[in-house]
Amino acid sequence: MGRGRVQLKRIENKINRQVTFSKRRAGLLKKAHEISVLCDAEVALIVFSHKGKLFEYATDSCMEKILERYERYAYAERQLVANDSESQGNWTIEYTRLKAKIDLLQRNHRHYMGEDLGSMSLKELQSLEQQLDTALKQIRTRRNQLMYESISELQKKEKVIQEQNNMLAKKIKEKEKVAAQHAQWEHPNHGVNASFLLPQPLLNMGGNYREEAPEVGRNELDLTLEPLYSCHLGCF
Amino acid sequence: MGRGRVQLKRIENKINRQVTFSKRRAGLLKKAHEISVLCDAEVALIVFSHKGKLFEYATDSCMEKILERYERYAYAERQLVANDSESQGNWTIEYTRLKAKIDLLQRNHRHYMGEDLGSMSLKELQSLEQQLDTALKQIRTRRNQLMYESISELQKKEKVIQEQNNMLAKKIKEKEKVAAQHAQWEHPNHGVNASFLLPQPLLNMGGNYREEAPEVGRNELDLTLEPLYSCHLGCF
DNA sequence: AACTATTTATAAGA
DNA sequence: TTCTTATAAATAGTT
Repeated sequence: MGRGRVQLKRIENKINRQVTFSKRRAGLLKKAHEISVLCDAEVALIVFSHKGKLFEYATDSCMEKILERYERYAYAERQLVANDSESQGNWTIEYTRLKAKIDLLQRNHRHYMGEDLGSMSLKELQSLEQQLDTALKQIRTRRNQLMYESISELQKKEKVIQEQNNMLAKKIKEKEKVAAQHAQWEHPNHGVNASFLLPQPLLNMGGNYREEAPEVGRNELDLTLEPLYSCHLGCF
Repeated sequence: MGRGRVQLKRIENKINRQVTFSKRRAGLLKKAHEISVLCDAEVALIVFSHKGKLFEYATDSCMEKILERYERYAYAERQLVANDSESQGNWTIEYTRLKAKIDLLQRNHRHYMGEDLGSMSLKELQSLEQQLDTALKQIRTRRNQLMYESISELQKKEKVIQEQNNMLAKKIKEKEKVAAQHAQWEHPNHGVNASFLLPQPLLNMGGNYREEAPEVGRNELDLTLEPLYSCHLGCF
């Protein structure tokens, strides 16, 4: 649906991917809502963007209810695989057991949050400390990895842009030279003034990236409008 | 999309609704898959038909992982709502709910252990790191406090015992003196042997503390039962 | 964010 | 259900 056929593979251009994600996400949520209303179905849709942002739709805004229903289904299926003893077992016992497990996990969690330490022995504290220390190291390693990846991606981009920049500067110098020659041939007295045509703003582009092809195209066209262009840039 | 414009309301004709459901369901699943691949997003889609039949799609066929991630997001909010209205519900639902809660806690716990970090975004990782760091500081503070308490208690005990020790030593010296005098008076040759009465173990206790009241009580009582009691301990 | 040329999805009919 | 087809919708690339 659109001007080109779409390949079912990851869109590598980041901007493009982000835009497509926005559009298709809206479409998907809309369609989820439509089938829900038209066909009286119960729909839950969860979408995490590449960056980890959450988007969701749920019939009647009741995500939990639907997820619970889903869990019940999935659970029932799992029962077929690993069945028997549980179904006849007393629910009350099972309930108590689960409750106890939750209590334990929550107490544990509080300890991992540095809360409720009063009841812990020195030995327990030391063990907990060591475990958290290890975890923290792993988390930092993972975080650093992510950041390094991000940095090297940026560096790659910078390099490409710098190259573009150099190329453009070279092109302009050549044009300038040609222009100077023409001027000398036709109006020998004004040739020296041609140097003002060198577009200063361009020299900054490497460190001041404002992206994409249309911009580059404009720079090429602007050669004759230089004074105006400088003024225009000043307004940003 | 089709031969007529569509009204966003329940399709009353049953056959029609069923057909539309079939078609739109296929479309929805397809689009969910597409956005997942094209935009590198994580998508979970759950659809229950009007009759209760389940259809689902999940990126990488890993529904549970995505639902877990979702639960992690929604956790804090849900805690406030679904907290105390627990008791009246159906046992099966309750059971499923508890199961889900346990899953969530365990997942959380794995993150606190530095495991399963692959699914976390940079932002999430940073938040987790900060939380662990805070927790670790609290734990270390508490541990230090306990150690200081323990040390000062030991020092107090050491002091008391040292005083007892000194007192006993003094008493023995006095007795020795008296005995020597008596010996000189009655059996002048045996007076020097009385020194074996000085209780050697006591001299070490300050630096070799093995703690607590019952233990101390035993030391006092055991003087006459020593051999038997040692044998008994060996059986544990 | 708005605009279109196209592709897709799908409602109705067979 | 499935196929076909006319048409509505969605959306990719562009401005």
